[in-house]
Amino acid sequence: MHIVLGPADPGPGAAGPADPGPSPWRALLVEDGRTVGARDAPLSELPGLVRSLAAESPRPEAIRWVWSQTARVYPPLLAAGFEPARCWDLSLCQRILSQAAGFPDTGVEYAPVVELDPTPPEPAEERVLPRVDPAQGSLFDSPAAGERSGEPTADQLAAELAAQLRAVTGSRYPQRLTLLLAGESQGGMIAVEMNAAGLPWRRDLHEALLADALGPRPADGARPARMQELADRIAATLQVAGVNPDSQPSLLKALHTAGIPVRTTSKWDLMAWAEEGGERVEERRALIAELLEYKTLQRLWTANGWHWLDEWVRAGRFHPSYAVGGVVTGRWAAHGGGAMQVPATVRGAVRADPGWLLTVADASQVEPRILAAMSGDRALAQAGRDGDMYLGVAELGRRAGSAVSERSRAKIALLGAMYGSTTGDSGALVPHLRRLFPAALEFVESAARIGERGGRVATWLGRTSPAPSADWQAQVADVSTAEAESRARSMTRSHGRFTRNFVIQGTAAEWALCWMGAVRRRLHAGGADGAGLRTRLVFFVHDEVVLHGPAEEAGEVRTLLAEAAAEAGRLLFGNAPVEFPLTVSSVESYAEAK
DNA sequence: TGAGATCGCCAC
DNA sequence: AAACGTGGCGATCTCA
Repeated sequence: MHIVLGPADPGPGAAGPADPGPSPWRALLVEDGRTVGARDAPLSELPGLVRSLAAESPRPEAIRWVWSQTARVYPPLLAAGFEPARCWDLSLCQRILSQAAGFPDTGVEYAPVVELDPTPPEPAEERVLPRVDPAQGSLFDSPAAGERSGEPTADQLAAELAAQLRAVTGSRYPQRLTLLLAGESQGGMIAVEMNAAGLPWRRDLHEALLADALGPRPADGARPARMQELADRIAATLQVAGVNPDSQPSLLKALHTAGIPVRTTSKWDLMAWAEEGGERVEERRALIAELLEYKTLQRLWTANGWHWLDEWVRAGRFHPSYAVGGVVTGRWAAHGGGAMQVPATVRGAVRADPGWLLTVADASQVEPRILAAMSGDRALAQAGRDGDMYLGVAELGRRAGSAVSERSRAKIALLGAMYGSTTGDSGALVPHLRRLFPAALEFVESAARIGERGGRVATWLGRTSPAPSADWQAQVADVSTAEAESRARSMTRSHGRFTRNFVIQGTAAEWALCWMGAVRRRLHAGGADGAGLRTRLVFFVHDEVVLHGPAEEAGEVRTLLAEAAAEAGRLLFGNAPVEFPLTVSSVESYAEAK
């Protein structure tokens, strides 16, 4: 059973002058593609309508709720305490199907009935609006939602759903595509739930950490004391007055004036110069240490300083806004506050509430495991059987007399194979890896060859890479000069590295989606009485999740995380001999995890 | 003054 | 000269 939620009538923008009355919404009950019922309610009473529909159903968990965009429709329902098992996000599914429809290999035939935008609301918009309060109305009442003209009606959305389901049925791998679209939709709900819950963040601890590193909070426009001291010392050492270490050109010029021949001002270049040897190594090291310390503090101050706290932490929670499938490969993006790059230095401010714990789970070496499963490389899968896959590869390499004989080498060799490196230590090890795992290497190299030709690839569940742009086509074809030819070659290879990585990174994202979905289901069904746990997912970064809940639930949570990881592996790859072990810990501070 | 490019750092 | 995938983001610089 599908229940489609949408406005009963076209939006005010389409109909003319805005109707001052409450806009009616409609729930369409759809069974086997046929509409079998409809219920209307004012927008403000939508949560009540949804709940009564669920209560009337003999199997509420079997209802798939259908809406245009989870990020806009779900928040008020969630705020009213409604957390459905399943949904279908028409805009997220449309994005995947539209991409696939241009790629004949997928067998997807699809044309949208209504164009839907999967872009989540701006985080700024969310901040301006008060958080959704179930008693006070919802995001629907916000100016942003109201201003959108021509909001598709429930009937149009039902027609769109039918078109999407037809596209899936006729596709080459309907089961996989269904899993992808259902998973993406469920990801949409999880993203909203994590945004609403937020990551527990202690302002006092963060401020203490800032004061410790930077000194007291400076007036606006002024550098923190510790940074100013360092800047003065650097200017004195270089004997270049007024050098601004925040300005790359200024710093580079000052370094050159002082006789330091670095090519860039990057950390790596500076460190290399300091360790070059020759005369006065100690002086070099001292200068570089000051520069690096300045850079570290500058980063902390600008990326996660007081301003960041003011902007992003409300009532003890950091509320990043996630864009499900916002990255071409299907990974999630996040907007606002740099959520996907919470640096190690500030993780100490992430603390569980009193009596609660953070359970942090990190999937180990997901991408090489995905590679093993997709390529069917039994040797590589075997290497991942006992926990640490890099160790397993190194052990296998040692027994075979290969150069890939220790963990660090196994790691850079595998990463190099998946990223397409050709130079350096990593590139040099790839041929050795090919001897150990020919099937896996053939798999990634075949994806690379397709990309180099300008072709497209697909993930395991059927997310497709975009066709290269017209500009790419033109530049790759331009061999009029030696320079153009070299640029063409570079672009060709670059696109090959992209498609090579796309299949793995994208399938890893699918695994993570299935993992989180399974975690969510198990949280809802957990507890001694099966009535569900209070623990919730609060944070996600590619292959790591953070949950927050009562300490007494932590043991069960750790178990269900591991079960969910195994379930995700089975969902994608059936009984293929590939495992997805986790590193899991329940801690009070995020800094203690791992 | 403001959009866009560039640099550099952070995360996976 | 370590550079090989996906990103976000802030400061600075460039140019209209």
